[in-house]
Amino acid sequence: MATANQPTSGNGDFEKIDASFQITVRDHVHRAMRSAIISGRFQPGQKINERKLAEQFGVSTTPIKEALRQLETEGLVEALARRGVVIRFSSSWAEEMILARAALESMIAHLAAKRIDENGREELRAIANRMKEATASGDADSLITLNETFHDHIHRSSQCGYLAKLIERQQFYDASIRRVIHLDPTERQKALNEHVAIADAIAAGDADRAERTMRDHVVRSGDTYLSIVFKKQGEI
Amino acid sequence: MATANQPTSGNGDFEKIDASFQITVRDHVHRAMRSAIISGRFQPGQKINERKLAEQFGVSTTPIKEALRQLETEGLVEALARRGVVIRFSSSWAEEMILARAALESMIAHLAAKRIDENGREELRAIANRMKEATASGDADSLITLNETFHDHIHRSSQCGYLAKLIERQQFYDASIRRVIHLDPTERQKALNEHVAIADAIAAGDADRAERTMRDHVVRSGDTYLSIVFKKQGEI
DNA sequence: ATTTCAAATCTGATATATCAAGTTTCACAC
DNA sequence: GTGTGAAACTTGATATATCAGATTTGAAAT
Repeated sequence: MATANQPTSGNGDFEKIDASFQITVRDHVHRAMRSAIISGRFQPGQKINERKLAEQFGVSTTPIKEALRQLETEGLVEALARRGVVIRFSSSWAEEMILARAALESMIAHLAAKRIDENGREELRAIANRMKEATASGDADSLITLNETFHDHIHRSSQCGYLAKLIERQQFYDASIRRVIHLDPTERQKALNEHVAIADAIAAGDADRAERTMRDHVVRSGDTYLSIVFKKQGEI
Repeated sequence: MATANQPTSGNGDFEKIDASFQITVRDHVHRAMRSAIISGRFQPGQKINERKLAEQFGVSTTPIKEALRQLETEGLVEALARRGVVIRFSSSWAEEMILARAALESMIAHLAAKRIDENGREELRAIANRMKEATASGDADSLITLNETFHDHIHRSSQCGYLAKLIERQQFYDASIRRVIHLDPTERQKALNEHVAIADAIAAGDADRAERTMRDHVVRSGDTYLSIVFKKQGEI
């Protein structure tokens, strides 16, 4: 093992530097393309030309191909053998991504309610309290951060690494739109009520209620997002 | 558009040849690796060497890299920037894949119950009846096929393309083990009862019951599978 | 024996070249 | 005008080459 992070004279409790800090070209391309697709900058069915894309990014086709494989596995593009890739994203796809997230987040909330320990409960309540304050003061930026913290904490409490990863791939919120939503006091209050209900259920160890409240929250907030981005309501 | 599939003298209702018939090297590698990982032929944490793998498959590293990107997005391996990929699969990962499938299949069953039409209902009942016969006669091969037909039909009835794709990636059944399970009369009967309950709920348009029965079915049959492969019970 | 550190080596990341399947173009026949 | 088909072109699939970060090695210093 590497010794650089555990010098003989140190106490050794440093965390290893996360290799994911180093951004590769393929990851940059992947993120850029994902963001572009999800925010509707490509038409459904539109063909993607590897060489042109490589030229636009100013790189070779190798990292492009890799990024496209990732997008393909995510379900955002479809690869036709020897005919290239086409965009597969529309409002209906987005609706289904929300449903997928609802299904997975509610499953993870269920498990979190069963597995959370006392420290986790305290931390969860603390996060909820900070959310109350930020909601009252209308601090949209804090709310966006706290929202991530909240869900991350639940993911960790569930002890589900795979499910948490899977959920990440159902995420397609755009920061700017998120801020727009959080700037609306009514929306802000709705989200807070839901978050508090979820936190209560998990802290109380009520797995079924945690599941239900989480699902409702994800679907409702997802629909709000959709109605802004696609000017239409999703439905379950 | 291509005219080859729509000759002027024909009626035009031929389906286009699916481009996925043409197997590429990267897909072959992807499937082979996925199968190998899922059936435990790699140790968790084991490092994968691209060049060696390419040599084993007798191909260049390009399709290998692409296949690894797909596995990475599926969550079966982890890529550390500039340090290569390591296997991320263990019994706990398998348990979570079952939970993911349960969450997604139950969501899709919920929607199928709401969206299925009369033709779909009839077809669903017909499949269930064929399952009854195959169960009675102990025809394991037919049951394996019918099982796929059953779930596929529900996927189609839900009209959810994205969710159906996502579910595919949570599948890790091995045909041989599947047969072992279906050869046990008790298991066979349990599965039949569950399938019938699911079909009834969907045909009756009872979305909540469809969701519940589907979830129970996926979790229970998944646990049966796990107990055989990993010699241990999963839990929810 | 242990530490240090630079050279050698390994290996993933990226670039470039080649190959072959798919598409388009257009002259030609009917 | 319509259909045919071969050549030209396009482009994804694969192979190979190059680059650079990470790891290993081993000799020198302590």
